[in-house]
Amino acid sequence: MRLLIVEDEARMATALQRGLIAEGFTVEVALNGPDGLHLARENSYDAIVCDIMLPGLSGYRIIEALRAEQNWVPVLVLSAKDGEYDEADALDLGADDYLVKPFSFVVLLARLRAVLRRGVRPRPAILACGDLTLDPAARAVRRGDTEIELTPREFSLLEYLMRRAGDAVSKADILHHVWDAHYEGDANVIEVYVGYLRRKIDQPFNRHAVQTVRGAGYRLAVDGG
Amino acid sequence: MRLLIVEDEARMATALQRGLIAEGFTVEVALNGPDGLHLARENSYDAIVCDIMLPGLSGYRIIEALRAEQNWVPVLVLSAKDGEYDEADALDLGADDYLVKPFSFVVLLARLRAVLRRGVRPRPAILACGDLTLDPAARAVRRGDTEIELTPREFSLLEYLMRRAGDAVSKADILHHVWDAHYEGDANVIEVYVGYLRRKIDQPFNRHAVQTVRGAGYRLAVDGG
DNA sequence: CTCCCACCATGCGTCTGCTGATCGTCGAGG
DNA sequence: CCTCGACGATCAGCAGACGCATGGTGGGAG
Repeated sequence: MRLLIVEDEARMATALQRGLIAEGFTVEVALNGPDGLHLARENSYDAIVCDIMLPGLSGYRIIEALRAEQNWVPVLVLSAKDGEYDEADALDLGADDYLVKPFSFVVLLARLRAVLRRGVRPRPAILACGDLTLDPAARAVRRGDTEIELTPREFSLLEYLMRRAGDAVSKADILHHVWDAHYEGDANVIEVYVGYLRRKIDQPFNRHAVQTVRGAGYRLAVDGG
Repeated sequence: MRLLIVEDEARMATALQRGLIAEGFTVEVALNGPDGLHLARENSYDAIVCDIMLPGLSGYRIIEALRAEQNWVPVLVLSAKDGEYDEADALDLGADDYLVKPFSFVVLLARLRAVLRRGVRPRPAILACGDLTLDPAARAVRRGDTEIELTPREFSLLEYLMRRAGDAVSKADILHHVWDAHYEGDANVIEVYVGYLRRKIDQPFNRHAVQTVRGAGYRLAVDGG
């Protein structure tokens, strides 16, 4: 589990880092607000432990900025203030939990675990055409209940066709999206891969799920064949 | 928003009830543990505010019982104790937040709102995939009833995979979350550690719990293999 | 010192992606 | 209806990528 600590007091930051590493976390530290926001933006942390009083950019602003960008990484706020309204503010801003300094490390750990447990993973929709389904997150394809193994290329071809199910998709489009934008090779690869796909996803005695549109490209049947 | 307050001190219970009703909540009160558990089982609340020291049945037991029944209603725990381990215990048991008496009503409100905003989601304190379980707090892994010893690295790899069970996880992701963010070494370490894990957590005659998704990474079987 | 853990390097077997050639099929025009 | 050309399908084969096992190295804890 990868954490970011944003804390300007170097001693506190180091102590936290050591303790959390000892607990098996992967830990990075930012010593001021702007660095913290930058790191949080550039990387994907499982949670952020963030001081409120920071040089350059307060913890509040960091949370605000992240939430404005639809970044819902769990944030656990630390503060030396003891005014109760600060806490209310932090939670209403979208912090996930709040600790007042001085706090005990054990409590920090427990709260961190609680926050991690909640997780943040908006699951992308599962694509479906008839009984043919594709789950991009799990990288899994099924016909009904039986799992179908696809190679990476086959998978991304099918994903592209399923996202445009019912539309005729030109080979040029396919080449651009499934292969590289400036792919220089033979367009015959597409035919080859459509062939592979059909062998794996078609059911016997049914028409092809991937239909040929002569002269135009291919189209995935909305009902999945 | 419908709340349940479980609190044996009548004055405190009444004060809370009044305050929360004034804030627009629908509030019910139980004055002891068994009543509280009963009400929580029979009704569907948006959140429960629960004292720890209760006649008949402690707050811990109530949470434990609810969680065991897969009831993930958010629970906010109140306690007069100030021992830090109590708090850690409560959170690890599956409470969603914790306040030490005496607390301010404003803070209670803010935390309640935070808890409500998160909504109800399954968030067991112990990760489980089939009969494979991992307890982050205890750092313990079991297959059924038999404990499995893992080294720290193995443990955090398995933890990360279990938190994303069912999803294909790329090696880059794994490297970033389980190893250091700017780890410069060979991705081969992952393969090595997946190998170690498999040797320890797989049961004979079953398929791998950690499945290889060629070209994409690894995926932990939701049923634990 | 010894043990254990994290990591590295190597080698091997398998799978993927792609090519080039051949074979099949569709459909327009005679 | 038949012919022919263009388009699409299929196949074998190969180079390289990928995943995995294994043994070895180094460093830290006991």
